Amino acid sequence: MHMPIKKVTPETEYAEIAGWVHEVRDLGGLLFFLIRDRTGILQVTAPKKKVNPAVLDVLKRISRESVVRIRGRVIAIDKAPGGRELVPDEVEILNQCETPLLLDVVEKVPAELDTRLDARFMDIRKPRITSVFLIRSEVIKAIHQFLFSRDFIHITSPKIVAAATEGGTELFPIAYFEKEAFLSQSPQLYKQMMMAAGFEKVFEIGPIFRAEEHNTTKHLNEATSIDVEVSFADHEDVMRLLEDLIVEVYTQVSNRCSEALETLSINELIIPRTPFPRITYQNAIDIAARKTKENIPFGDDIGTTAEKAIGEEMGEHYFIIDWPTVIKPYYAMPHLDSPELCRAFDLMHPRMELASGAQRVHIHELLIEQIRSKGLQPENFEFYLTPFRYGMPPHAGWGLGAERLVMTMIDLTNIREAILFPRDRHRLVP
RNA sequence: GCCCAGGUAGUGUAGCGGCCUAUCAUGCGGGCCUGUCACGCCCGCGACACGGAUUCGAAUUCCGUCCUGGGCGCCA
Repeated sequence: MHMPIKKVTPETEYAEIAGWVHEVRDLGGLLFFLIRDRTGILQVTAPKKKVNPAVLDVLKRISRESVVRIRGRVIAIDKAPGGRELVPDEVEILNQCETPLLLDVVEKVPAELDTRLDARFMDIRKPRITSVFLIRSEVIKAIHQFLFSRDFIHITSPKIVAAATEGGTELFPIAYFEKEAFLSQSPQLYKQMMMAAGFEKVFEIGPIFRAEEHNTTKHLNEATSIDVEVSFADHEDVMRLLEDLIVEVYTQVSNRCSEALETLSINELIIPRTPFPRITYQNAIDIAARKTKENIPFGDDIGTTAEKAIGEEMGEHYFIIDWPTVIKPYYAMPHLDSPELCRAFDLMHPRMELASGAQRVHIHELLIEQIRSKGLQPENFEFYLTPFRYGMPPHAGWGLGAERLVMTMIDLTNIREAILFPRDRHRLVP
């Protein structure tokens, strides 16, 4: 069996490796190949006069990015990358790669994002891009471990739904036999129903679909949402959970992804410190007014320019709390003493919003009232509202954008870099 | 959806009315080269998004279409 390239050391005597031909250098009497697998790169050196002529014939036919299996002696040599190289005894071309390549995997010549996404499988072969997705995988793993260690139950909610969750965003309609259906914009209603089911602590990591025609570097039409809901908890409880989770994710990535971080030229991943600062919505719009000289009327959402100005002032992760009830969804619990404000919060990175959450309304009558006040019909949410009449505990939760978490952590400029196959206003393939 | 900037070999670019039979790099094909590591050297291959207009002449100006990047809006 072949061994991972990373495991081939100067002490290894004999190795079989399998991978892609990263580079070929023909010096006349000496032939160098760099063979790449997901763990690293190994140099294969063939002195033309010394290797078996049959092996040499095969070697001469190999094009870059072909898939090969090579067996040979490992030689410790300082002149080679990693202090070791392989002298081939047996070479097999498992699949010859066509030329020219769709883009330059070695990155001597850059490729535009659009070109890269068209040939995403090949783009991902670049060690830098592989590193992004190794880190993303570690982020997801760390979240699972963190939440399971705190006794959360993992759930899976339907992605084909009959109605909008909360209004606001546009939905993708789909044909569901003889009925109209939509792709789910959020697991919100389902995770809340699991509170009525008695699960107490649930989480889901899954796709959400938004049919907004936005065209920015931080929006996707299909994104990955990390959703959490907790019974007998309020907004403060789940904010603490969220900041602890962020710190845990950064810590695990820092501990377990040092090579990937190095590949991305991130020398030290700075782990945020808890507690994250909390500022009220009023504070936020005051900061924005001072820095941008433009007033946000109370009750308006915070636009991109204001968001950036506030982020610049804060300079680290922070929460915006005490939002006006009018701009948050109907399921956000109003403050008892000042119902124009609610127990909703947004988790912000200086660059953008990462998560939003709230203590939820668990009182049936209040929920009906709030749904009506948003201009929605309670009749359309019957399946969701019924549990509130039969023992719904108080609860709170949040939704965190996985792509935004990854992109802000490793400083990607475009959210499309943080997902394998982005879906945006114009891209549906691959 | 609005605004701005773009679309030139496989990839990334230069050229912005005649010096264009279109630059350079990388790549690809061929040749030389026994320690490369962005190997080097020689020869060759390969492109003006599409449609219309202006002009003696258009890659270059204008109009339309399609596509891309960025900013904003919407949204998370």
